[in-house]
Amino acid sequence: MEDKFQLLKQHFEEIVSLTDEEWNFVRSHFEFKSLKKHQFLIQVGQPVDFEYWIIKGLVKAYSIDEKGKEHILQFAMENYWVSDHCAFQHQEPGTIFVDCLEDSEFFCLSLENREKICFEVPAVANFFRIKSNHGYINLQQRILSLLTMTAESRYEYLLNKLPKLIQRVPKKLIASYLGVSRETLSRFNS
Amino acid sequence: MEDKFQLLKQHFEEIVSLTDEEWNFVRSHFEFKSLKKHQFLIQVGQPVDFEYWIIKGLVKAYSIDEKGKEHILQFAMENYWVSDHCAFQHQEPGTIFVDCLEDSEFFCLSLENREKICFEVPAVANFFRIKSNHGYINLQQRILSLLTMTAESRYEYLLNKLPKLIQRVPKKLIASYLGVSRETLSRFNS
DNA sequence: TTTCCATATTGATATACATCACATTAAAAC
DNA sequence: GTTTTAATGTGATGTATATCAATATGGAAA
Repeated sequence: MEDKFQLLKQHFEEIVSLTDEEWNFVRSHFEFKSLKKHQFLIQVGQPVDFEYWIIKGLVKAYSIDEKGKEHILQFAMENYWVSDHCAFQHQEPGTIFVDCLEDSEFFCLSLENREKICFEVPAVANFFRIKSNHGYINLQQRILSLLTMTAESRYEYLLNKLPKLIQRVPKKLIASYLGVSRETLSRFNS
Repeated sequence: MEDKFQLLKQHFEEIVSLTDEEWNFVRSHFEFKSLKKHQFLIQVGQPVDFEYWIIKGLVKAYSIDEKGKEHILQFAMENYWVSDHCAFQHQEPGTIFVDCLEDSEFFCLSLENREKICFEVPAVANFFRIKSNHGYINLQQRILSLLTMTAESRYEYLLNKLPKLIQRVPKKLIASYLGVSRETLSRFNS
């Protein structure tokens, strides 16, 4: 477990510096969780008690439409944060599913604990501020790609941007992430 | 000018508390700017020196594709923050345009000043953290709407969510924001 | 190994939406 | 107030992508 916490510490220290005392305070606010492939981290209608930092593994965050079709909002792997941020923030029942594509391990942070460490340790507030800003920028670029690019160029773009991800994820899920049917995706490029 | 700063102060205090001393420190890091309709706040290829808080007015942030077609990333009005966040964050040349749909006024915050007030005043770090988080959640919902909904339901959704905006913005711009042609939009609903 | 279920491919057809062209109306600019 | 420009609406046609259907492939489980 100590080595897992070291990974989390490194993750913080890529962006801000923490004293030993601050780090010990911060780490005491996380819980560990481990799930097998196919198990759910978050489900529609269920409480969303945590934000999760992924130590190891891979998950997908998605919603299901009226026709039963799956739409992938995010893939998240090692070093990524994932949750139903909207439901988490407002402490409401989940609006999306998050489940494991591989056996995975997480550090879990409750809303109460997040606010506690942010207001107690300014560096942590800045860490989350900067992280959140990066996330915002990424989502803006994804929106632009949905508005400006064809499905095929979005696919090429993703192949370049996250080649490792493609190898860990079935193509039908990539299709669902790109907003295209799996049949159409399979007719691209080759 | 004092009344404009009061508006900004209220904006901060909707989320965090600031002592008088903190507020005076914070406000001294903003510059005022005023633009007429059709003038540019940000242009592709130009330096992006600031993030802007809108005191009054309305702007659109958009990119132009190879065919000269405009794709709207964001509308921003009173109380909104706007910039080319990506270029601003990395201090690189602009990648999008932002221009005024109405005469507008702004408070401008440089990257250096933003980091200064965030690291000097923890409440400000928390303010931007929470703001950024809300922005992230909004963008996630927009992505889901692009993935799951038809152009027509995205339009209905927007009509409900931001009715005031629709009245201030020509429909062809709404179309461009929704990712649909103006001709198609004009055939919807009525 | 053999069975089984998820995944991927390929063809035929349907459809939402884009594009082009032109008419109409409303709002700026002079 | 007249002219000019921008915005909107409507028909005809084209195209990217969805959907339906059938088959093929591959990895997991018994």
